Amino acid sequence: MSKERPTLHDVARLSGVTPATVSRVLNKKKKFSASEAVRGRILAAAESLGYAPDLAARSLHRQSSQIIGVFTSPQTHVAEGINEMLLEGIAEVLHASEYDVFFNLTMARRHAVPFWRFDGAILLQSPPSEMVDELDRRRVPYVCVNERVGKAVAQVLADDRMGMRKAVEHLHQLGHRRIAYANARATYLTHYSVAERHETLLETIREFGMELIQGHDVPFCSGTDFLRGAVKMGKATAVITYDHPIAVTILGSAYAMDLRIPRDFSLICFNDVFPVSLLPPPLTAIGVSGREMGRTGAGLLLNRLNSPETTTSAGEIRVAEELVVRRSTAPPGFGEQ
Amino acid sequence: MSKERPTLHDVARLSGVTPATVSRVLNKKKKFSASEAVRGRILAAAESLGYAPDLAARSLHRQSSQIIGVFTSPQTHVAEGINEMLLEGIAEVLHASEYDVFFNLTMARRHAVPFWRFDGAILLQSPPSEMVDELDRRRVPYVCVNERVGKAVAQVLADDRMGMRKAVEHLHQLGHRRIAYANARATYLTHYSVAERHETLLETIREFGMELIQGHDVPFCSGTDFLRGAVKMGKATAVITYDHPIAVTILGSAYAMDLRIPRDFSLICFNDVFPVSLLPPPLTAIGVSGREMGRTGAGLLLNRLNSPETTTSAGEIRVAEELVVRRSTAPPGFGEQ
DNA sequence: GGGCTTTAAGTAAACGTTCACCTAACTATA
DNA sequence: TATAGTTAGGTGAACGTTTACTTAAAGCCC
Repeated sequence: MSKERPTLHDVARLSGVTPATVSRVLNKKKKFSASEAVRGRILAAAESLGYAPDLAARSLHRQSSQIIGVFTSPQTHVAEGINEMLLEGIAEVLHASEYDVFFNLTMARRHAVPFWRFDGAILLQSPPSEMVDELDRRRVPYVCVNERVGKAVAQVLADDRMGMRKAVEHLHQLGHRRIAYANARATYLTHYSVAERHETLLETIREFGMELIQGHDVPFCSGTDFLRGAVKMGKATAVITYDHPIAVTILGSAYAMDLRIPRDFSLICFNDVFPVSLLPPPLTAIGVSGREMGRTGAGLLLNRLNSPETTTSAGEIRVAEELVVRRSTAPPGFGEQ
Repeated sequence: MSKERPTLHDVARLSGVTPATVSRVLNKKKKFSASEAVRGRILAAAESLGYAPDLAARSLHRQSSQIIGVFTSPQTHVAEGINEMLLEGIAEVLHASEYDVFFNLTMARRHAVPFWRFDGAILLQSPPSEMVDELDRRRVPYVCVNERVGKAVAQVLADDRMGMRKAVEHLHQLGHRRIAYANARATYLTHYSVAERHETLLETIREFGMELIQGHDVPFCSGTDFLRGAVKMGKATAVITYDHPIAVTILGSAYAMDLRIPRDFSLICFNDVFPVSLLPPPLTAIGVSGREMGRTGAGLLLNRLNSPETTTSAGEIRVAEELVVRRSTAPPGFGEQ
């Protein structure tokens, strides 16, 4: 009973064959046939020794680690937005193809870019730029999911134009004409969704002949200040927020200021994630299937890995955003006595 | 300009020395001295080729992967509770010691336990039991953080007894005498915190001579039902919830039933995480530093890795839970006209 | 200038797995 | 029964890095 990990050699010795044979039997090689007796001995020996292949040795020989790296910003919390669902979709597809998924927690690492040899990578929101450069330099194929950086094999993005259009359309149908927008916080401004949502907002408002209250183009800061300017003074009857944390903040401020939703204003937020469906009132939200985005991205990466000679980019894939109507939106003045 | 990754041999050829010398220079071996000229040539060659070591080869030779696996339940969302903060603390400490952290997304994988050779592991909430068995079988040292399973080198747990005591004490000081408890949902019942919180609740209530409303011992299900039984019929003046999603649900139900917090009842929840501080009203909560729990666990694992001969368990470490008072708790009847 | 230490770098084996290539014994066919 | 084909499994090199051991030259002391 040694303390060392058993190797192929140990299994081979115990079953009276060579390591090569053991390897072939254990890997179920198609081109290889072994007698039932030998196969049985090998399997029994492997089982009794508790043999498991050394993946470092396997990677070295195969020149491929079967690991996909997933990178995101040191500041981005997994919990925020749809990152978690993205991860689930990604893992689901990659695991099915025998890849391991290495979700990289690089935060504290200063200069040393972790240089594990990934067969490929998936970039989520705001990956460190040194990481992107490194992937380019090593020619590791990668796709971006919910992000747009570097020379990705493909990018999978949420269709924010569709989402914003649905939000404005919904408010217009309810009869709203004066709308306020709580833009992203200052720390988010580089993400593609910030510009796309804002641009589409401006377009759609114009198209429907609605009015946009001042303050839509500055980063969100304080819920109280926002509501004072937008609802109390600006007379907005509806508010769209860039994301769900902002919506929660505004909801809290609204109660503190004795504003009721949807009586005093309707509220729509982007991101249909915890806790928007549980809040008082449950919020109408623009959501996207993070799982599908993740699956799509992972699938595109697999395609490239399976045919490395390809050099064309699969380009930009958009995943539809849906409007989920809940109780935070209603016609202006709804429920007033 | 070949497409292949450069190896030590390439760097050696370009700088006119042997691979061994390159390895020693690049790894800054203390015992080894190279002339400035050679050192310079090697560094320049490595830089110009974009050399990076093959970690599979390195792992193979060193018999150590410098990878720590982190495992949790396929069902547990990273976003839930303090898992994310745990990860941050874990990564912070392990990265500082040159370990990579492999957060394992094992969900979809049916039978095949991913058998990467980890130097060690950290188990978060409800890791798959096959994984725990496998770690035991391979004698990979691991610690549990916010969980208690297997034969861990150590366990780092939140001091839930302290937390519950603080919650009840706080309510008692405010003058509450009739308290209701929204227990965990049915899917959580195996976690150590469920029993500890409930037991301590019973103890403390008795100790302070308070009354506990019926329903504290069944899994939480519906916010409306709970409030009807506990507050409307049971006349509880304060509610403690097992976790923050339950608190959010109850908050939503309360508004729907026209109950106001803290006027009609006070509310305390466990887990001081998003969005409890932003809700209307911000919730009084029992929190624990996930970061510290993570750091502690990672530190204990490192100790073991650095002195593998140790066989004693570091046992159970408890991290203090703190009460954060916000506006959801007040004396009974507070603000009534 | 002979013996000693230090410096600077080369040599070769080892880590565990896989696979192209080989061999020896059987089997089937003409 | 000679030939070809198949079956069962062995041989040895290779993947890229590290390191114990060795070597050759230079420096030092008397």
